[in-house]
Amino acid sequence: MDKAYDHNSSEDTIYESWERSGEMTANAQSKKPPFVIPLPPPNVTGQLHLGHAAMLAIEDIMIRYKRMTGHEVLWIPGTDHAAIATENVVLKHLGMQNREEMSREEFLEECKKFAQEKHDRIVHQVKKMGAWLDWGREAYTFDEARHEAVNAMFKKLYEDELIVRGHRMINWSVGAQSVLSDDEVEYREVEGSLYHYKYFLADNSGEYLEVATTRPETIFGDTAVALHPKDKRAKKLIGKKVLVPFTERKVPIITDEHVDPKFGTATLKVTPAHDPNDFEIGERHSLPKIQVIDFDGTMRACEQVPQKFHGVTREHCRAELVKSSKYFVKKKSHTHNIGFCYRSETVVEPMLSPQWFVSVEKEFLDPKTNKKTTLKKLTQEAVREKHVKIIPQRFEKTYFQWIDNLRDWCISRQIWWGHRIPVWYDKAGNIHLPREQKFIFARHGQTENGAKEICQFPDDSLNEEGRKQAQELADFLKKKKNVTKIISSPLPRAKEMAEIVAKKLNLSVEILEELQEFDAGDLCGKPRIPETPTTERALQENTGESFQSLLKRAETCWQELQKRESDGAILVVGHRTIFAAMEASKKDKTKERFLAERRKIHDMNFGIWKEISLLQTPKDKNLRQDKDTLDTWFSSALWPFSTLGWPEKTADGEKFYPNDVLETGWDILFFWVARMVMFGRYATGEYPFHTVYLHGLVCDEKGQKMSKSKGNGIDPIEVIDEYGADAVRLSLVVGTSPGNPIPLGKGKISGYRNFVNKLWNAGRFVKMQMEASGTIEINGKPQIMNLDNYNHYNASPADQWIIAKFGKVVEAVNKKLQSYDISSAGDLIYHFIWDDFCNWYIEATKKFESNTDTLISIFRDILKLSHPLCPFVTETLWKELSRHNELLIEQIFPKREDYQLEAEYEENALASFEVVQKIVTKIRTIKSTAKKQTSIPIHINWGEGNLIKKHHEKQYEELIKKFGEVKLDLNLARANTDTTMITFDDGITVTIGLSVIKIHEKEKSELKNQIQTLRARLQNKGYTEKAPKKLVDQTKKELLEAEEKLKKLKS
RNA sequence: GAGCGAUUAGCUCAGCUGGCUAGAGCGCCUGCUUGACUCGCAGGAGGUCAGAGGUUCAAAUCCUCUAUCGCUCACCA
Repeated sequence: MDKAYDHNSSEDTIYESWERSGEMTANAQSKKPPFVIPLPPPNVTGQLHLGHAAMLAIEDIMIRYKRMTGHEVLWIPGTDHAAIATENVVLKHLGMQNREEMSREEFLEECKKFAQEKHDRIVHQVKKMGAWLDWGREAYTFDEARHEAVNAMFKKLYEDELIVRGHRMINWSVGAQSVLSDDEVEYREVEGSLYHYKYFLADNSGEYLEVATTRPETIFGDTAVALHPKDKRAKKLIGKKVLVPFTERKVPIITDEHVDPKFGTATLKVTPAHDPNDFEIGERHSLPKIQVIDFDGTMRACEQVPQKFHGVTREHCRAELVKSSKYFVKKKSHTHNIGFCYRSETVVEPMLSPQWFVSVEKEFLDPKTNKKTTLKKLTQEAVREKHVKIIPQRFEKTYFQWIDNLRDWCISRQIWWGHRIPVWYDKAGNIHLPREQKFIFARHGQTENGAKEICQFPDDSLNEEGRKQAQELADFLKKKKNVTKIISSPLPRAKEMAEIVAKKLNLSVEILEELQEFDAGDLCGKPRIPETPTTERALQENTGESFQSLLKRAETCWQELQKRESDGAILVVGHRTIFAAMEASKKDKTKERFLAERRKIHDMNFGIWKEISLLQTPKDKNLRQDKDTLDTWFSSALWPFSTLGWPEKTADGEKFYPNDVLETGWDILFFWVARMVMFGRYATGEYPFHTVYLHGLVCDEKGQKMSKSKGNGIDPIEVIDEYGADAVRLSLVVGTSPGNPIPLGKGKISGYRNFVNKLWNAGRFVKMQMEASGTIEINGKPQIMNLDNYNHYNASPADQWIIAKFGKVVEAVNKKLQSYDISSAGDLIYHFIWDDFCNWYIEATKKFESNTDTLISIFRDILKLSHPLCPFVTETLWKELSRHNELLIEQIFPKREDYQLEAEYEENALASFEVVQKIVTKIRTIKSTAKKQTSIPIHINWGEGNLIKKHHEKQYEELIKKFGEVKLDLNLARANTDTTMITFDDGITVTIGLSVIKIHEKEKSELKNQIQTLRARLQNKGYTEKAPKKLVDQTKKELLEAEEKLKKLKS
């Protein structure tokens, strides 16, 4: 073992060993209680930042802890296609101004390529952090499987009339060339100007109203000028008309409550097409709405806009309008808030446009309660009725504030990179939704070779049992399902089955070549090996069809199936491996995914595999699909269940939904968390998780936000390389609290790097002791900690103490982790390992011949206890100290019961050793103050009846002697001319053969102060009468002791 | 404008439903150290708990106000 822990040489190897073990895969059939966290999918736009690192650390700790305490854990990894963000980055990347410079298909191809690269990098970074994720279930918000979920959700909402198309005021991002939801607009304070204009009365009187605006370019869209109803001018002016500056169009003067008489000129120009408030006024007064700014940010070529401005940018137009003219009065500086697009950082223009909205206040019948409700209500009830708990709790208020003000959610986007809205229009503009087609997938029946566990040849046919199975299937389908079409693989065993069913149902069989089974080549006819499916071997040894060919075939097969339609269900008769390949083709299309899917259906029986309802493109060629795509948060909102197979009923869904904890940064509470709550409850009837844990923003050590411009940013991968992933994890987790900023600097990280190294070296010491005592296996030692064993066990004072102390720590750590207080758990572990275990216990074992069993056992459990927080170093040590292949995470987390000694015994063990620590520390202080390094004589008077006297004071004296580096010698101690006498609790007195005036004086004054305080407290009648008796007694006792000590000091 | 949070050692922060002499990490000072660890060991200095008032026998902790800082939401042209 190296003298210092080298994280670089171990971390990657350790992670690979976790992956290879297969233990990261969750088992949906497990009887253990589930614990599920959906990983907030990072955007595929970039790379991991420290916020992600904090998220990974926190969630990984939860997962590992739950796993070690007997849960079937599932932590699903994934990435988000991040519609607008990605599209922006790709545009920039390609040096394009506008996506229209490319065809839709080409552009999407570019996005795909970009996303793939970023994805691979993100996955690598996630692994670097040590995250215990189930990679076999990795998902992507934009893969085929999630697309099916998105379409199903859209359809469900549409059919419940919760999705509507409306011509409303929306936020238009000129930069992103798309509409945004209200939440995607960021308001920023901007130093702008207020421009005043003359609106002349249309009666040629030369009189005018002075109107102030921050956006002169919208003047052309004015359709009224409004005054407050109580405005003195109103009586005279109402019913009259004014001329819109520059174009002299006549518009009415109206009154409306919205006008603030105290603001500006108290006269408001009304532009219903370009301002949400004006829109409302327009509605109230039935004003026309004139759009004068185009979606590209230029002035629109319409009759209300003077010709010379057609196609001119709005900035340019404004510059022209503020030049001195007949209408322009003045400019005043004015700070106000302007909306910016949260992704493209450009100004958001309020516009009128037809878009798709989710109606949050529209009533629908909730099947779960059979009552009418709204999406808004369901979302509110989640927290109000405590179905969902938010940590820290104060965010519940923020949550309500958001929902209470929630308006309909605009979900359509004009960008290309995203789920296309599953709506088609005919020539008359009627709306058509995707068609629903039921499919029943079934596996062929048994063959002779199959029964003998021999890999089947392509032309194997059914045996008698197989034909029986086919009959059974046929009977079942005839009775229970409305099958109207049958498609089969061309291989005899499937075709035969299909034909038997077809005969019964009076149908014909369509052969689909692509459905045929994977050909294992030379392995056909060879016996199956239970551990390695033949398919895996065939791919490995390259004996038959290649993976590329299989995948390609599966993709074509799936596409073909999607084209089939029938009134009833379509029966698809095929094989295990092609089915698995089809599943893989709907997800990330990797070989790993395929193998994982293949393993999942390894035990599949003959007959029905699954039934699905597929949403298909309408057949009518004249229909046109909506050009828009869905808000990226629409697909994210489905994450907790779309990752588990929804809308299909799957084993994963049964076992792992609802999820348990949703952990993320508070900045996406509204964007994501609230919407998952809303959609989860709506789609599944269950809230998607019971706990929301929100971490804070990672900032630098000074509490400043990390940013590129400040140059205080830290790249997680860089610091992982420098200090190790464990150190980075610890520094992101310990000393933080949920919802508050997470301060991080290299100083902090290096502090935890030091801790990791301390742990490593403790392990090194333990290994030496193991070697010396001939122990080869850290996990081989019997449990010595239960009371029965303990009584037979010759435990030294230090052994007793560390066992008792560890029991307390184990209890506290479990308690903290159960309440997700990771920081406190980390703190407890840190101090136990460093202060108690290393600085006292190991030191004690070095000074005495100790029982190595205690050392080894405690250390073994220290590794388990700290594994969730620092998995790499603990796993490395675990491997170093053992000879088996079990992983640390497979061990059971230390429990209080393992260290439960008799209470009195335990308290004595703790208290006695603490007396030793106190005495030793005092002696050390005295020696240090006196600058005395050599051994000094002391004498200990144990007094009567105290704890240590009851035990074996000789052993304790030995401890003090060695720790304090003193001689135990009464005569020598007394022989010194001056001695220092110190009194400890329980009447223990230590005489030190050394005079230290300073110490003496300090001791005295401290005691005097204490006595004064205590006396004052006891003289207070209110205290002695009202405070709990226990406290008063304690105060009295303390006073007596202090007085006693002082007396002895003086003598 | 409304809401939320913060203010404790030089720095970054713990301190739960009030009750031991207010703690930790880093930094600082003084020593030490040839086998677990200089990514170390031992010891030390350093705090009127932002300010004012109140409740209480008792307040860093609960309440009110003030000040400063941070965040969120809403916005008037």
